[in-house]
Amino acid sequence: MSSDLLSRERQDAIRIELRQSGRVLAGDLARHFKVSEDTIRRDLRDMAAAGLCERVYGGALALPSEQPFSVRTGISRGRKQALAEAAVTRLKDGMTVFVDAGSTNLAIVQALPPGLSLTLATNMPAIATAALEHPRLEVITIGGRIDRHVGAAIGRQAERDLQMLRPDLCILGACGIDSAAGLTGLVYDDVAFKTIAAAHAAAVLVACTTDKLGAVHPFVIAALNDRMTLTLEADAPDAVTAGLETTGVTILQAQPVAG
Amino acid sequence: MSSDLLSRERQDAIRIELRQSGRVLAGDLARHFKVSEDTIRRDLRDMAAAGLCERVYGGALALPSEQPFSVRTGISRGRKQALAEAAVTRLKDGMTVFVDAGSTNLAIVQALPPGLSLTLATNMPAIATAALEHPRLEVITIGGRIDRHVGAAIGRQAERDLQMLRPDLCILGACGIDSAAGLTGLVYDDVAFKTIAAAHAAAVLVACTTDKLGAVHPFVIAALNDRMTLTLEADAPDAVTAGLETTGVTILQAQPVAG
DNA sequence: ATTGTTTATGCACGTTCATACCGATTCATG
DNA sequence: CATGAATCGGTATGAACGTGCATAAACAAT
Repeated sequence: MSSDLLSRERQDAIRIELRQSGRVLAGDLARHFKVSEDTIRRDLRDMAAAGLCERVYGGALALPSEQPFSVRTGISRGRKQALAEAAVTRLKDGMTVFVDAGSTNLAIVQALPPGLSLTLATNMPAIATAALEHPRLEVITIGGRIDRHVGAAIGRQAERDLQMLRPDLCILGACGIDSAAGLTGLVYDDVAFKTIAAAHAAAVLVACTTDKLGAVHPFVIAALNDRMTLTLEADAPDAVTAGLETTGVTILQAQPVAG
Repeated sequence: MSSDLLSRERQDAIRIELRQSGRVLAGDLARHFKVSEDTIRRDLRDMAAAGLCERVYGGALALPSEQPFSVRTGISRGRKQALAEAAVTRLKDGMTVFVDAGSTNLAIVQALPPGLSLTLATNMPAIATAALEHPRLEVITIGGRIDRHVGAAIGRQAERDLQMLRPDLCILGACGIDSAAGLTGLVYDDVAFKTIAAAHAAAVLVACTTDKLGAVHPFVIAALNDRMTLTLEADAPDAVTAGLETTGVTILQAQPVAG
């Protein structure tokens, strides 16, 4: 890298590095960009103030929401559990299902009734591991380089593997949902992968916590349509669900959860 | 000498370990992260103050609300841990390593020092999941149909993916070891996969609990040779290790484990 | 072209932080 | 209650930090 980068360019580069490895060290960056550590510290301070990273002693970390360890089970487990139980009603014996990455989808797999027989394909190792604890699932993994933010394989190899599947149902993971913008995502490669997954499946199911309702992210995965089922929490506002229903999607609302 | 993890990252790693096994010991953590016990105690004190764990004499416990996950591999963990720590000495920064299925190999991945940077490929989802909890591993999965006995992908698709790898080291999983018969396995498809994996790698490492020494299974994976390192437990009989050494393999013996 | 203003950067200074070590104290256990 | 391990508090040290200031470049207005 040449030393004459604009400060904005340098900060963008730091953001990319943060996305990729989840952490940066002030000393490393100073050496890499051939500027003083003071400058890097100022960059990191500004970025933290703008909410783009978390400043820590020695460098900075990616925000928890974008961090490598995207399996944040336990945070809102009760809610996800209720959502999962509702989503499970859509699954029938003998189906072939593709399960996309996401902690909600992990909860869904963990909530599968022991009697159900499915062929389950996934690109997320944590989901595959959970599926193997179920007695009657045939498990297929989609391989490739694992993206640490997503916790799943989403590269070219993964897309190629995905071409071989024509699942009866695709269970899509965390993204923004908006009646106008449709399903949207934050990470370009991840969105590209999800798009293919959704297009190949006969039907699509999205289990979605309330905080994602109305969110619009930079990249479009798919428009809402009548091949799609949304599973929402019990506390989803009626106004929003009504708006969503105009697009033709089926809405499946979870039971309220105590606590 | 401190590990090059930021203190915040270390605390995050401790939280993950807490979620998984429900408890952590100060001494273990100090050894694992290569910092003094004082530092670990400070971490635990801070985390307890922040309400992230419960501090107890000797270590810390997960909060009751976050406790329940599947119970760990319990009994033989001490032995496998020792074996893993010995095997880890063979890994150097920047290597590309293929890790075969097996609970011993899972332990090896969990024992990787946080400072080590590797590219790690595996066909076992549980190993991929464990690898993602390490901050500096580039993880690649080999996809395909998962064999429930093995817990990993071993079919045609997996073999095809494997062709694309020429790792510096292949860490082979559970099998029989005999100085005359070499490495042997029980499941035909699994053996076929292991054979390819071993043949593609510049070197092979097998971490092997004492009960597998002298065992001969129906299918041959590979003969013992000078490209191969065996990691044995401290209690491996001298007679057996001497016999193995005549084949040219390098023997690496683990430290005895207390208890 | 000149002047003043903003911005980015580096340097010097004192401060804070993370850590290891040491001694005193507390704890679990026989 | 005796003993060794775990813990706490204090201290020392070096690295990382923030601030203030000076310099230099970019920019705007004259």
